Amino acid sequence: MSPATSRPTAAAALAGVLRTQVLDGHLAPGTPLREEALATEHGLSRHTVRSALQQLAGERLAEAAPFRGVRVASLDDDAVRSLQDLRRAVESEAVRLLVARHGRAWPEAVTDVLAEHLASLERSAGGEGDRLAVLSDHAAFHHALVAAAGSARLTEVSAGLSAEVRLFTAHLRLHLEPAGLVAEHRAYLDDVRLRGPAAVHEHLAASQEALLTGR
Amino acid sequence: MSPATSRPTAAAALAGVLRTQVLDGHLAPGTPLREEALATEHGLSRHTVRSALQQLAGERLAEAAPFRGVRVASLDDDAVRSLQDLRRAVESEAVRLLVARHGRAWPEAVTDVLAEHLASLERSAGGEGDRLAVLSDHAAFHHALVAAAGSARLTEVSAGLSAEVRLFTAHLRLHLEPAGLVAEHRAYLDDVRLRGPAAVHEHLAASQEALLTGR
DNA sequence: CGACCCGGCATTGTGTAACAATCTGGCCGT
DNA sequence: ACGGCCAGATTGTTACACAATGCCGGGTCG
Repeated sequence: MSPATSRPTAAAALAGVLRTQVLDGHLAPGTPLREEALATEHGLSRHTVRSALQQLAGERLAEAAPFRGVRVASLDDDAVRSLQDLRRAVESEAVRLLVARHGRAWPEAVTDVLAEHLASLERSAGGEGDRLAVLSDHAAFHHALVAAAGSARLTEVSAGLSAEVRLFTAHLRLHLEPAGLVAEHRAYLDDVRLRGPAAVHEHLAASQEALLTGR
Repeated sequence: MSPATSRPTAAAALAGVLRTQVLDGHLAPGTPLREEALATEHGLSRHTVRSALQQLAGERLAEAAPFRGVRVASLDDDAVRSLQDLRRAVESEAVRLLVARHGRAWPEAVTDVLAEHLASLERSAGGEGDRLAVLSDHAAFHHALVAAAGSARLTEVSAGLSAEVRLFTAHLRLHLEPAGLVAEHRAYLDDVRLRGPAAVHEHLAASQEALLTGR
């Protein structure tokens, strides 16, 4: 999903740039995405803009209401809890599959990718305060963990959930502490291999606490 | 989602009728949904038809490929396995929540709805061979089980999954035995209260077997 | 003073017509 | 038989127009 532009169709390309804008926190939750404005701004017709917005809404990065337009998605407390329910379902099932398949000794191919994600997260956390990179790496780590289970549908849902988390965390009032985040996830990766789904439950419970209090 | 028509917008209404057509098996998987044809058939413009098709594709009841149009969704063996992974994730987490909250004695409000779904399933199975009603009731039962957990996102994903299962089962070569289906799900409801997620695993494993061999 | 109604403006939903971009299937020559 | 190529079919996109709905403010009435 990296190249936000240069997609086969103009609508998909626009969806790409809007997606990165949203995920980078350049648009606050609740911000209306006006068709006319986007059309003139990007030199497209309203129809293509509408198509792109419908895509975004489908990914839950925006909310569409009939005759009231599309806005950047925003989550209230209940939505966050419910989101965490789904994250728990997906991630714990992925981990369960991994443990069922490999026991505690996961293949190097798997642990290497995950370790690389952690390293990248640590670099971002260590560098000058690039909060966005930290959040992106954090989301990518969780997504990679699920992807390691090798189930296309689990992976796809996880991609969407990671994006939602990234969007939400980008607008937290109390920012997550990068150093703490790195430490937690290093421990998490070890823990999850040893204890499986139970570790997922604990991690996401702590995560939920942080998300709800820091908003 | 019952009233397929009479939605605020024409696009949503068309999406509704297409959805019921697809779910009732009136359109074989792989069938192309041509914009022009649908436009003239329903007296709409191509734009609104496109919007409706994009909705359907978002629900995974259809597949869209750039410049190649939208077709009724079809699942190969890998897609079925992957779909079952996700069903397992969602349904077992829902059951885990239910058991964590209520133990083995679920509230009457919950057991009543589920029992009513089973009763409806049994009626459909007992009646003259209305295969579609059986499949619809079957999907509705699983959806209701997840919905009982009270998590909006789990419920929503489950709705989509149930629809996909309904679509897939509608086109099975070897049809599911209605009587067996009823018995299995009666036992399942009891089992899931006693043993929780483990019962979900077993049920969906058996289900997967049936789906893969019966296609 | 507040609640309500009403009207105008902004915005979205839909239609028509046309053209460009891409895919598809069949014909052709080698 | 094989690949290339052309013509038709289909989708992607645009421009313009109008209808339908939501939003916001002023005015009126209690």
